[in-house]
Amino acid sequence: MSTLQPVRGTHDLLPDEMRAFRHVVETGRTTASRYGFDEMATPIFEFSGVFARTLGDTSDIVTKEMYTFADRKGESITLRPEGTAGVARAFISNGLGNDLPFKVFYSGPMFRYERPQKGRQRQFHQIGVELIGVPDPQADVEVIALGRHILDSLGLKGNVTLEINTLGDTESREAYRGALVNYLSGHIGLLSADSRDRLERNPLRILDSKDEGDRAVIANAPLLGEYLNPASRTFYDDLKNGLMDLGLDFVENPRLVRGLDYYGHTAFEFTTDALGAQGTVMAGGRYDGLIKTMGGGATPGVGWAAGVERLSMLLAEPPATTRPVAMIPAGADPMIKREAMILTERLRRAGFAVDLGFSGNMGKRMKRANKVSARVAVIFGEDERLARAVTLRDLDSGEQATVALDRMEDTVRAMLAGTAEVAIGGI
RNA sequence: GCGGGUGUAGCUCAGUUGGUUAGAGCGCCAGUUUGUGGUACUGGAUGUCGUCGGUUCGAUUCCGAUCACUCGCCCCA
Repeated sequence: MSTLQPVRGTHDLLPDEMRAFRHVVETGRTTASRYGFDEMATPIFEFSGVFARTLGDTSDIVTKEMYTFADRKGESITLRPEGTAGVARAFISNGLGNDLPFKVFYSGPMFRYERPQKGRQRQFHQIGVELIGVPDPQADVEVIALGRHILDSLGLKGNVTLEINTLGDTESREAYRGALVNYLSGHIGLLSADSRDRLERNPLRILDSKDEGDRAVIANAPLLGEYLNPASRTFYDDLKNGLMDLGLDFVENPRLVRGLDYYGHTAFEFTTDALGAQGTVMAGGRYDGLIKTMGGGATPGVGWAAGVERLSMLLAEPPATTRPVAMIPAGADPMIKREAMILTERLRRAGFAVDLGFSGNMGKRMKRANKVSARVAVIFGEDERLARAVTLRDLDSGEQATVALDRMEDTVRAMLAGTAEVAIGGI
């Protein structure tokens, strides 16, 4: 183990891992575009206020997890801990409120100063979508359907369950918060230290506690559902009906809450039991108050974010590498080496991925061709050079034939398509 | 931030009840095969035994600290 370590909670994405990672992001991007979401990107750092104000003063993200520093001018800068605040800021900065709905997909690194665990790094990556400007729960349904579609396309191993809940509108939530605090205060002696602390900061979070004593108290706590006003109830019913219309299975989880203050109404998570404690793979909700809080016009929004590392770990099988064509120069004549390079470039210009080993005799080069899982070998030695031809070998079947140089590209193409008659009569 | 576990070759791991040359499998390199790969056989290279310090005649082994990873909590994607 080297002493040259990367910073805690960061790690390198080596090619194998990167391939899985990119597959997740590309699946997200192409699926999102089918739902009318265009890609955008915001800076990976913002003025600290963008996050501090919008995420809520009490969230852990703000209080202890942000990578915040002063730049050379003394401005407080923060590496983004999540994507929604930046998109909302961009929405306001660029005056996009006149062309609604605004539907975007994004991907990129996020940063949180947390204790690393599997599926939880300090620099991690998310894909996410935001649908801004639609107050109707149809928007929530579309966003959730897109999420499920991506997860399905990824063919994840293990079950990924959709859990939903409603946080109600502000009025309902405030009424409930009062009732909940009132109830919990009556049992404060039974609550864990963590939860006693949360009673002040974020009482809804106590519903989510894993502490056994807490759970006993929570079992008899009032439910948010009992405090929903008619508008909030209708919203939630419309959401559930919309999901059912599309055949999207879900489980209602009345204890599902959000860590970030700007959420209201819909909250949802896609979870798996295959990742231990880090089982949430995609999560989101509705944030009708966010943009106004940030200084824009009152504009509703709904969206989700998903952890790319977590999704890559769930991929049933890693995406295949492209099988290249292997160029095999054979023989000592320097002209062979030079012409092989020219032929390699010709094939690449014709659209093929070509592997050209830089050294070794023919046997060694063939081994290499096998190692890079080449499908076709293009053998070019003294005989071929004099005959102005190449020998094309199908590395799966072992059949090979020699064809004139001007037929090289077409024949390779036919072989890769599986339509080649390899007995392509001599030269 | 709190509590537990782990750290030996590129990878997965064995081992040393404190003693001089630290092992296996896989992978890698070479050869059997100077124009033909995958299989097989033969040979080879690679370790500051995570780091720093302490105890000791002697530490990879014991102790402490530290760093990283890991499991749970917190929180969250």
